[in-house]
Amino acid sequence: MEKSTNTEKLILDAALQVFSQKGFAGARMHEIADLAGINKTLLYYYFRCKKKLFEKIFEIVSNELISNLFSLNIENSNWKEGVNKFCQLYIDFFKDKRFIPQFVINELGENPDWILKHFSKLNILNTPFLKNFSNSIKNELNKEVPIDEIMVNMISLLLLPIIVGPLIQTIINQSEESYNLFIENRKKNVPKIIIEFIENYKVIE
Amino acid sequence: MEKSTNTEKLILDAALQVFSQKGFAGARMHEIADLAGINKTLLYYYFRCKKKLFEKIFEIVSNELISNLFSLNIENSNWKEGVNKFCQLYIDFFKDKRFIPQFVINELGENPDWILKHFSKLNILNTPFLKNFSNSIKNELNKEVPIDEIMVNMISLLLLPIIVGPLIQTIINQSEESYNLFIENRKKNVPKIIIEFIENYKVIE
DNA sequence: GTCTATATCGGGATAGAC
DNA sequence: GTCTATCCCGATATAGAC
Repeated sequence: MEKSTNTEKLILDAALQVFSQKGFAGARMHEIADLAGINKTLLYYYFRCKKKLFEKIFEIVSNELISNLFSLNIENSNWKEGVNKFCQLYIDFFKDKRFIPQFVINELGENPDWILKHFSKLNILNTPFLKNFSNSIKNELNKEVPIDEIMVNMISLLLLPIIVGPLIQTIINQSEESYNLFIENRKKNVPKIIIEFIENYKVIE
Repeated sequence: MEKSTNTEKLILDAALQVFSQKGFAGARMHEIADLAGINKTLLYYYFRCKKKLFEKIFEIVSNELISNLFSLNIENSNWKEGVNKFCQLYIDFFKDKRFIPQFVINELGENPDWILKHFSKLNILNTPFLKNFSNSIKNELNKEVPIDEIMVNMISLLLLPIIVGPLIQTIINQSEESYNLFIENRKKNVPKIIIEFIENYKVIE
């Protein structure tokens, strides 16, 4: 039992890494087994087939996302504080895990139905953060803002530079340090843009 | 000869579509052949192997990108006009081709070295648009703005919502029309954010 | 639960006729 | 240039011993 749980964990850690870097089609079961330091057959013993292992990984990752980010409680702080916190957490969560959004994008091409169904179930629009955030803006600024558009803008600004990190590093910067600094600075720079957007937003009558 | 050129074109069109949707590993040579309506052997006759075909596709796509977007001449218009034009062109170019950035992101995970070398060669920072854009801002506003950061912001806001289009459609909207409208509106909404960012940017002394 | 050995199959690639 | 037939390898998956 102890051993079993441990092996399972080893497999999951390795699988997350390999699937993320290579995508579903590019991942090799023997590579996962090697990285986990276990025999290839055990993958099938624990997870039956490649697809099932993959689905398990994705489930774990998306749960982590919801519980880490969209459960952010800003009830006692104002919406500006919320934007700042969300951006900080978002960057810290993804900066070393660009493979996760890559993985979503990869599979959005290959398995759209499955992945879309999964996201529907996550019910992101009804998470604590979104509800509180929206209410807080309404109360303080006395206007309706397009919360969908704001979230799309915020996540675009946060995520794309991380997803294409190596590209930015190659095109703009030379060193890894300056790229890391660039991303670190976005914890302040992105909220500035978003807050300005919200404050200046004119409601169309 | 006529026929050869035509077959080659058929293959390239099909290959672009399949590689883009499935990534390199997920793409199947027989699928490309079927989509092109030709015999599978011809793929090898024309392009020798899967990798070579893939590289050819990527070369075509990136050249198209450079000549369509980054060659945009704004010498005779001001920088605001430039932002508007760039955003419009960018969205029109990618809105039906989300597979292209997907493809870059996919392969950034699998073949980073190759793709990074390719982007270096494109030399995006020295394209007409970037040079004119930067000069135009300097002349009109009399300040140095972080052109790299501006481009990253602009492209993030333009591209991510297209890349994850189906996801946005599922989470926010119900119909395809409202999603299309959402993207169409970004031709005006993204420039607003970027222009505001540039105008309000304070140079740190 | 973990291993060795092996079945099975899909897909990239080639030979060779036309 | 285009086709049919086929090779061959690599990767998923299973059988069965321990």
